Amino acid sequence: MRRRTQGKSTIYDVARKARASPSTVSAALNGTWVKRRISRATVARIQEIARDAGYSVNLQARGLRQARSGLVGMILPDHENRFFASLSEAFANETRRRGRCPAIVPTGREPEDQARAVESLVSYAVDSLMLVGASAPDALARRCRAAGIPHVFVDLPCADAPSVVSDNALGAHLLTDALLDRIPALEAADPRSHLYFLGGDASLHASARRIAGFQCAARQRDAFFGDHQVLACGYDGERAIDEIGALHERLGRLPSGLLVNSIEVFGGVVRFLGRLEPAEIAHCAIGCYDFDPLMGLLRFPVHMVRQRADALMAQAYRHLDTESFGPSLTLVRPDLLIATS
Amino acid sequence: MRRRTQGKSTIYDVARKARASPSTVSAALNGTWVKRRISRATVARIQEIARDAGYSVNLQARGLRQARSGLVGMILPDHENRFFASLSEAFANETRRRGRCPAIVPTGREPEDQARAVESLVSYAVDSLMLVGASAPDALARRCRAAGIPHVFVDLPCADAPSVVSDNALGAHLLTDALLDRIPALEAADPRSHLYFLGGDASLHASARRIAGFQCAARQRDAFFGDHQVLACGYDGERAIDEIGALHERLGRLPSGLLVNSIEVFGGVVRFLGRLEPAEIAHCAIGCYDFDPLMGLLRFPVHMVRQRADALMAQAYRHLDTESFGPSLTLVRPDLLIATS
DNA sequence: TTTCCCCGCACAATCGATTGTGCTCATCGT
DNA sequence: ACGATGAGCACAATCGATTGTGCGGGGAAA
Repeated sequence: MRRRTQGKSTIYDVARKARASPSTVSAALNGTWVKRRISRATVARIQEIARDAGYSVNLQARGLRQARSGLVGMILPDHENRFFASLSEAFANETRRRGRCPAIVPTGREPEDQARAVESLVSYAVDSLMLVGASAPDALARRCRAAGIPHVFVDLPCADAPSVVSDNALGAHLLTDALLDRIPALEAADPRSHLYFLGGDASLHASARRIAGFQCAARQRDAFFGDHQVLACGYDGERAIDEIGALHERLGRLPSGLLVNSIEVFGGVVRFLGRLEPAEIAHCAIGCYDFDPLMGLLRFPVHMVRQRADALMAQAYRHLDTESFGPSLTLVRPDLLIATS
Repeated sequence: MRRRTQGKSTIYDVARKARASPSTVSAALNGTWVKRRISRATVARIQEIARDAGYSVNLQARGLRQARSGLVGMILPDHENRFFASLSEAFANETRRRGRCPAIVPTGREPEDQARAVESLVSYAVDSLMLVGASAPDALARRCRAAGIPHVFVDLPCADAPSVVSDNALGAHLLTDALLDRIPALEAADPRSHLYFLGGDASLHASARRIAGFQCAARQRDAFFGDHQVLACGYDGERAIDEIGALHERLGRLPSGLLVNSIEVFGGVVRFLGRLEPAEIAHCAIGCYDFDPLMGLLRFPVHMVRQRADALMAQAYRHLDTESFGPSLTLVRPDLLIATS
């Protein structure tokens, strides 16, 4: 029991050694000494003694008194996803740059687990909270509001809290445009000449926006001929192989263009394409709504859309900085990466 | 100032409403009520009132009293690295499975930043601490020991603390063996027939172990002919292009085998190989000491070594569980993934 | 009926910091 | 010489929980 207390010196220990009061020590060590009119000499003496004693402030005590912790929290589903990993990274950098300590809690996809994580962070009195990829945001927002904790949703929006989200419609629009640029002839009567959207779940926010952007861009270029062009078959790579295999079967060849909705699906697509002749693949303009450096190194060119984690975080922090805590939706334009070859 | 306190109800509020004492409320809500002989009826009443009042425990207060926070901390350099991301993931899962809250702090590569992060976590009284990829471990270990915080180093070992590390020598050995299996004829006099190790920094622990494993395996198969086979040119992809370009120039073709030390370097290799004919590449057995799903989908087969983040975390937690806090080094065998095609 | 025990709970100290307030001198002005 | 001023610091309350201890009363044993 005393193992943890052993060796941990407190301001009282330092105060005794310095023949000063705890409040003076506190002020000397946390920087309020100028406001509290502690003499420079006393401060220096105390700081030296504290250093020798190996003193370090107990942040839980400070946090208890100040009703805040100095931590900035972030929950996110996982780190396997490259985009989430970038968000994590950007968050940590930005938070550290502001001299605060980032605390990241990966929660998995379950809303209950996410709720538990938020509960924990709230109970630790994090100063503010970023909620990434929260699929059931409303309850989380309520909890934060009840606790008076500034919070921002990222990647998936919340209807009644500030939210910063990739402009999925725009990204899909840009990518669709770029793919259409590479498709020579489009004929309404020939489904082989069409551009297809593969993967994703139309009932989810991000996919829905991307499909909307896809359809909008295709319509503007007279390239949307019907819903058969949208194959929202989920996010599983194996499932995608079946789906594109069936499409290939129906058409007798690859279509003129393929917009793949996520990297998992893209993995399946690549595996399927591995069975085909390079010449056939060359006739299909391929794009992926996701980024991976290795994707640019395949045997065929792939346009990519990269979400801007740093910009998302910058916008998210802007909400916290300006203390605009009302509902709002900020869209961040993703980058389109054109395959060079 | 009162914004944070607003609405936050405490055990005192609940106690008043329940006409009970704060200590009774505390016991009723934290589970110690059976030990403290609080009647089931009182507990039920208090729990209901607490729920209605939207009470949630202040973990800083609890932590202050108990001299521990319930948090398990982890510092790691970044999340861009896929392996670190997996460690993060495995850590979060394992920690959550144990009913505790993971707090992950990405620190960057600077030892000072890592020290600061450890300082923060220590000041928050994390129950235990995982230190991933700490390049200057000794000072961190001292700090943890002084604070009496159980800690384990992961991925990079510390001489005087429990450490869990991938068996880099073994991984390189296995990969070297697998590559040699794919190389038909080896002639000491013909450097074109040799197997080369590309990338990494021989002065770093991980690279050094891998190079050792490479050399050992090659020697056992009479395939090590000299230090010219080890090209530890760092981790930069561009640099790797130059290096392999020079090698290609020297040999007049690709060597018979290439063991690439990291995925960044591998990216450079792939870009260089893109300039060559597929037939030439086919004659070179290629392996990479890193894992990426897309790497298995390139135009040529690539053996991969995948470090087992879950196993590393399991071992790390085993140290914490068994309270074996003395210096030790646990090696975890990585997986060798043989390219099928 | 008396004694003893234990059930069910309340009291108050405590964790380590922050912070509003007040005390004690020394200096200065008049 | 005396009150006013302010610099420099100490005192004590406070944050919200946990926890060792003690007290009143009801039932059982004698």
